Amino acid sequence: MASGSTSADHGLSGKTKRFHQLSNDESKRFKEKREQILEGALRAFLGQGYAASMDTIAQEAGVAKQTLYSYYKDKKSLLSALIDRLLDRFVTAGMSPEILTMDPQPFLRKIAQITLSRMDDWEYVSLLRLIIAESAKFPELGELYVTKLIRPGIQKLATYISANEKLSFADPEATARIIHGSLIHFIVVQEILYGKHSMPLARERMINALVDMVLFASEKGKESR
Amino acid sequence: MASGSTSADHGLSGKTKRFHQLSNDESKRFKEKREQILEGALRAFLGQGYAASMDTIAQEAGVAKQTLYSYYKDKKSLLSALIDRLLDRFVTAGMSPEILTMDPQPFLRKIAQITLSRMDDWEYVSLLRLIIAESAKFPELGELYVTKLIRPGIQKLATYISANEKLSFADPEATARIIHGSLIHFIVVQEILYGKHSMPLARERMINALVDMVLFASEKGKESR
DNA sequence: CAGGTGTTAGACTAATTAGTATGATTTCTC
DNA sequence: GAGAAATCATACTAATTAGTCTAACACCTG
Repeated sequence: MASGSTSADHGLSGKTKRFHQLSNDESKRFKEKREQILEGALRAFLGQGYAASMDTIAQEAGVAKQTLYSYYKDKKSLLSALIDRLLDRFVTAGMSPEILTMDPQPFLRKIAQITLSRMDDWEYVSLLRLIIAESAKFPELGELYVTKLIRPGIQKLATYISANEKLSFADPEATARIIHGSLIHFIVVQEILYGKHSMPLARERMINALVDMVLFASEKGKESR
Repeated sequence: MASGSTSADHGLSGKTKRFHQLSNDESKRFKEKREQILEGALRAFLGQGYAASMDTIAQEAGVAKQTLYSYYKDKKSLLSALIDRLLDRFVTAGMSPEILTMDPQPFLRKIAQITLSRMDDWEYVSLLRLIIAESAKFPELGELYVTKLIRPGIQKLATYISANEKLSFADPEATARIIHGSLIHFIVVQEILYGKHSMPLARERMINALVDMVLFASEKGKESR
């Protein structure tokens, strides 16, 4: 397979309507149009959810509606493809290897800062909302998000915690979940549920409280074996 | 105002179509029908989201569609009323006063257990999803959830933390948010995003890790003044 | 039981929308 | 520049849906 996507074919998999292409599967023109479509789908879906109409998407992409259907078999396939692509984008923007060599204090700070910085990213916030919203109708979306973003993130964090001899926790995985969950939930409440208006709280306070809590707990955990 | 709802009138507020009612505003018959409607709306909205059709809701409630519109001015008002009612239900099921007198260790355990027990409550999980899903279209829903459920919960937790001399945290409010957020996010990932399949984790491990973390951190915090 | 109110079933409107069909136009390839 | 493929604009379909209307029916009160 060409791009980063691990699995899942969206739409016209087997019997493509496009036949006369060069031996290398993806002509430049093809890739550009597909990009254009996904860009339009991004604006439409992230802005209006799955309720965005195919006409809107086509207009947003600057493309005829018919073209959408020659690239993706139906609306659902288009959504899947978009989410797949967006998740890939956020995966690669995840923990870089050099962070993993840091000491716990700066490491935790950095992780928390990076995570909360996504509050400013309209695409991330909208994607999160979209996935939660549509996971009832399309459970695959939830699964995709969990296996592509959350699980690897928790995994890396848990590995760091158990590998770093300066930290001591009885259950690194659960600890990783607490750290990660408290941050993501903060984003959900502040940005998606508009908590920033009715219960504002500075990011820095969350970061400080979390870092302190983890470090203090670890030190005490060390003492009590 | 009659029932528990704090504010917000849903639908037919000013010029009601119903005039000839007894001097006490709500006849028994009226209340029963309204209850019946909300019960149907509950099943429909929580099952299918806002996409549930008014015909479905009427059928689910065992009531003529016209009746819906004589109790609520439109679909949105019905949804608001339902969510209002559901939130009230969960508010009263919140922290009881006697818990607040417990020692930190059992207190934290209890809080965590109660919070996570909502994973088994289909209504709670569906409500959470619905609110997050529709908060883009109807920001009031998000605000309602935040101000009715989250803010008071955080408030009580933070008050306990700062009032209990056995606990020591520099920022009780942020600490309360970490505790609460990590638990709710666990519910979101496991239940709404189907993480229970692809990254299962026993509730007990979350509870233990969280309680340990908080207690250890507090002790260390006490030492370092 | 008479009069009035609430409720019902069903038809109806007006709008929206996923997906298809078609024929003209553009763009690429040779 | 000819031929072929991709893309376009547009119209069409079949289905769904919020909200309204009407006329029959049920139920309570006096």
